[in-house]
Order: sequence, then structure tokens, then C-alpha cells
Amino acid sequence: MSCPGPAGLNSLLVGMQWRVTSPAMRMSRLFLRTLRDDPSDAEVESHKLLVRAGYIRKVAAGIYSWLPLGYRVLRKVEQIVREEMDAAGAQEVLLPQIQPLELWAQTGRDQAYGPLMFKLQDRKESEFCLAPTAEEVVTSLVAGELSSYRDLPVNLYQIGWKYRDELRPRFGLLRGREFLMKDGYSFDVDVDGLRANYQLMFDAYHRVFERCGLTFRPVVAQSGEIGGDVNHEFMAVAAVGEDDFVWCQACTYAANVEAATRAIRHTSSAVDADGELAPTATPSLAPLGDGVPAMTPVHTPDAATIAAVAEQLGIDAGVTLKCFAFSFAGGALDGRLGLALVPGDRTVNEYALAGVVAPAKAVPLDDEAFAARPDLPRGYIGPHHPDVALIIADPAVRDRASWVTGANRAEHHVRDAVLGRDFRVDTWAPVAAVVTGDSCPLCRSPLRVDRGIEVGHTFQLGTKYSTALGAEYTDADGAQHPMVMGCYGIGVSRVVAAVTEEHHDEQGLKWPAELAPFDVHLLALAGKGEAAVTAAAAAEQLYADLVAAGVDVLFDDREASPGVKFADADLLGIPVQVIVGAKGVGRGVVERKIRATGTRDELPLADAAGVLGGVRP
RNA sequence: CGGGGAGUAGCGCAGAGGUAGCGCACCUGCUUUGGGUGCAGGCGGUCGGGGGUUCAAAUCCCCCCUCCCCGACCA
Repeated sequence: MSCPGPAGLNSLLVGMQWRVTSPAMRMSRLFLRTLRDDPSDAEVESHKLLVRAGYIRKVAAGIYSWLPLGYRVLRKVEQIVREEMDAAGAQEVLLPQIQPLELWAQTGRDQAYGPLMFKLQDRKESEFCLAPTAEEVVTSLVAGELSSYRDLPVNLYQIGWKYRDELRPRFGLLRGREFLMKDGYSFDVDVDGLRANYQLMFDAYHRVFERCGLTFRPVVAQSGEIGGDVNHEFMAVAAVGEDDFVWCQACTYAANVEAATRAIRHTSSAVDADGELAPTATPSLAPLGDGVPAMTPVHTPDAATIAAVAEQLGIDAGVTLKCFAFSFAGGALDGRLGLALVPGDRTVNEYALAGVVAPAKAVPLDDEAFAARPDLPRGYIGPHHPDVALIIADPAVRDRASWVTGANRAEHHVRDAVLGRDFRVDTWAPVAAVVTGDSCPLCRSPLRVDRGIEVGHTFQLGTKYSTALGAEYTDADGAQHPMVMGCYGIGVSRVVAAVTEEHHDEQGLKWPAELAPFDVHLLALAGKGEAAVTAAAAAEQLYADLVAAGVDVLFDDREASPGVKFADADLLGIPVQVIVGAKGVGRGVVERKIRATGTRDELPLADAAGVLGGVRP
């Protein structure tokens, strides 16, 4: 039996009509099944539609297979990311997804991540994890390769699968346990260098998300697990987002709700530069309690939440005073009790509270701690408790003359608690979380709190990892310094879902041009008789012409009724639909429908491929 | 991890002691041909897994697995 040489093989392939390079596809051969019903386990539109349209299929909780259409979109996002990273001077690498746990122990993050990591052992029982991220691997890589200031800066990135054993995977691709992430890491000689690289990445991220068609905002954020200083989250605005962020409608201020602050209103003059109550402010304070009756207890059975108290007493939550109890850890007040006071319709921002008590820590009381302190009845705590070392109050606590609050006695609250008369405040600080309508700290315009999907995150890491893993360089004077690092993530697979959340309607998906799995969806409407045969031939010819013109075209050549084809086309969401039917072909035209807008027009059949090829991005 | 719900055909669901059904999808034929056509006939199931009760278990009991929702320190 003879083996075909290259030429023979080539002719064999041609003979089998294999198109190795063409991105075009006949729908009759596409690995695709669309579903008429929503999958029962999907809750958000992106999940429902991506499954119904045959882009993804679930394999396990938070783990998905990417089918041909979905994988095309995923690769388009990848490509945009790649282009913008390369343009910004970053270099692509590929780091392992299986990483030795030993490496993580060197930074202590094996403990910090804990059960969030998928862990595994090899046959020798050495411990590994599936990469949740790659700071350790990339830092130790760079530590081994570079040692001089002459080698820096360097900026490496990869696009690879990441694994996090989430407490609760949900919303399809939005919170998966396996997800595709672009993670990048910059190494500089100093903070100025880091800032320059950070700015390059920050700008590149804008271009990436703009090209993906997302409405987004970069917001100042807390640093979370990774550690470090300045960082931004890129939030795609979406009702199904899992994070609140605050933004100003008049200026550029935007922050994660945890990091957000607000301008203190008319009471701001009562707080001096140290956050202490200024003596000069007391004139406005003194009259507050005038004429308020003495504080009186009320029986409030089974009302351990603000909402329950408000309902039982027929009052607004805003007239209640919330007392958030915590114990100090470290510092002069170690082990003592503290209270944070905010109006009942607000919540305590624990990050803000942490900032106030730093360097000591404020540890919220847990079930055990409450059980050990019968004098602190959960849900019935009041600010006049005798054993509180420090009371921190939000300035909004000065906005009311009197409050309804806990009585420090189970099943009881008190009315008419007056600041200065019935309870004291030791420290004033804005520990209440920002809500819509608060004033912007920069321009005092109204702030909004919205939900978003975190599609990107940029960090200025500093030297935490370079120090731990020995990524040091020698400067011009021969001195050793740790490299100054930044890291930059984009949730590539999450972007696919985020874009879907923003671009869809009841009929299905609506891909932005740069992400669409195909540029054009060519529909050949079936029919009977000579006109239909002519139309079918015209569709075939147009398909060939579009392929020749370099258009990525999906050709619906199936034997199906027009309704089925229209419905599937709208579901799949390819930006331009071109409909070839007997009626139009008889008049020498085809119809073009823009999926996003529903706009329809006609193109001359003879010229259609040229027109469509010309508008290709 | 706590609470709730659910696993029956590829998808969506019904069936609650007597040997498994509907819609969609799929296959065959006819029909229809510009918005998920209609008719007829088919294929397809260890009823999540294991154990138990019973003459008989998808159904009752026990254990396990998986999936979904809510919560997981705001008093």
C-alpha cells in the first residue's frame, strides 16, 4: 500500500472538499443544536441564551464545554486582548495550570486561598493545585531569568484556564469554577516604572472593553486576596452583577462600594481633620435633644432585625440606630468591645471600619461570641451599653434628634435615645456604606450605586511577591532590590457572558461586530418550483462569492422552513442576516437585516458579496 | 458550611405501590414554503446510584451522589 506524498495528500483533501483554512461554514454541517426551552438550571439571560443557542453546554457545576460557535466568540475576545496587550508592549507566555503547592507555601497563599483551590497529588503524593492565578509561578520564573536593572522593565501575560472551587458557582459563565483568564504581570525597578506600566495596562483595558462593546467603568477597589496598594476593578454595568459599585454622574469618581466614600453633608463641619467631634460644632448638637421625652423601653418580641423592629413599631428604618458590635484584636483595646453606629437604613462598611481602628482589627462577633455574652443580646444591642470601650459613629448619626435602638435586653428596644444625653460617641468617622443619593466626595453631585460584573482588575502589587520569591535585581551601583510588580487580569470567558447580558433581546443574542462568531448569516429560504431552484442556486453562488471575498459567513443551507431559519438566526445573533428567497431573487435582490437594530434593506444580488465584503470590519 | 427544592428520553415536564407518559427535538412518508407549518407513522428510558420493605417499587424506608435556589457574621 502506497503512502501519498504531499501532493497526493493535498489532492485527497481537495477531493474530500475539506476546507482547512476557510472560516465559513454550512449550517447543515455545523455541530449545533438550538433549544426551544430555557435550560431549567439557568437563571440569568446570558446563561439561558448561550445554552439555548448552542454556544456552551454544562459538564458540571461551574464547568462548561465550548461548542463551535461559543469557542469562536471566546477566541475573538482572546484575540482582542492579545492585540491590545501586544500593542502595549506585553509579551505572551504560557504558564502551567498545574502548580506545585510548595510554591504557594512560599508566599503563604496556600493558606490564604485555602479551600478555594483545587488540589491534587501525583503518584509520589507530591501536592499540586490547579492554577487559580499565577503570581508565584511568574515571579519565580522572572527571578530565575533576570537579575539586572538592564533587563527591566518586563511585562508578561498569558491567556489560560484558571480554577477556583467557588463556594457557589452560579450564573453560568459569570461565576464558574473553570474560566479563561488573561493574567499579566509587570516587573519594574521602582514605583515610577510600575506606575508607567500600570497606566499602559489601564489604557489598554479601556480599549479591550470598548472593542468588546461593553458599557463599563473602572472603579477604585479594595485589594482583596492578592494584596498591594492601588488597584482598579473594571465593572461592566449589569443588573445581574455580583458587585456593587459607586459612581458619580457628574465627574469621574467611581469606586467599589467597599472603597467608596461620600461627602459628609451639613454635619461635616462637626468633624475636624482627625475625624474627632470638634468642640465648635456643639451648638448645633445641643438643641438636638431638647424637648425629647426620656428614653423609654418598648417590648419588641421577635424583632432582632431592623426591618422587624421598624415593622412592629410602624416606623421607618431610618429612624432606628444600628449598633454593630465588634471586638478589638491587637492594639491598646485588645479584647475589648467596640460599637459602630449607623442609621438603621444603612449598613456598616467594614472596610471603612477597619480603616478607622487600624492597626488594630475590628472582629465582628460571631455566634460563639454572642453566646458567651448574654449582656449583648443579638438584635437588641443599644449604644448605652456600659461595657463598650469605644463607640464609633457615622456623621449621619447626628442627623436625628432621637433614635429607636436596642435596649441591651432581649426582646426590648428603646425609644427616644438622644445623642449626648443617653449615649456617647467617642469617634466620628464615615463608617456607613455609601447609598444612592449620597454626595460625591469630589464634586458633591449625587452618587449612584449600581451593580456590575467585574470583567477586569488591575493591581499595583509592589514587592510582596518579589520579596517572598527572590525576584531581585542589581542596580547600577551594585545594590540588590526587589522588583516592583503590577498584575493585571481580564476574565475572558466572563466577558463573553457580560457582553451577552448587555446585548440580547427576547429573540436571542446580538453580538457586537468584533465578537460575533461569523460576520454574516446567509439564509437560503427553501421553496418549490423553478423560482425556488433559481433562488437556491443564487444562495449557493452568493455563499461562494462571500467566501471568496473573505467574509466569515454562516450559510443556513438546511432543509427547514423559513420560520425555523429566522428564529435560529435571531437566536444565534450574528450581526448581519442576508436572506435569499424566491421573491427577492426574482427581482434581482436579497434582503439584509441588521440583528442589533432590526433594520432591513435590500441589496442587488449581483453586487451583494461586494457590498458585504466591503463593510467587513 | 447551614436551610430549602429537584434528579423520569437529547431539552422542558407529568406520573405518588400493579410493570412509564406528554410537548419539543430526532427518524420515515406526505404536506407547507418570508417568522419555530400540518397530518400520519416511528426510534429512543438500568425512572441519579446502592441497599431495604413488598407477590409487586419511578412511587414507601435508609444511605450516598449530583444539580438548583437562599443564606453564610449588618445585630
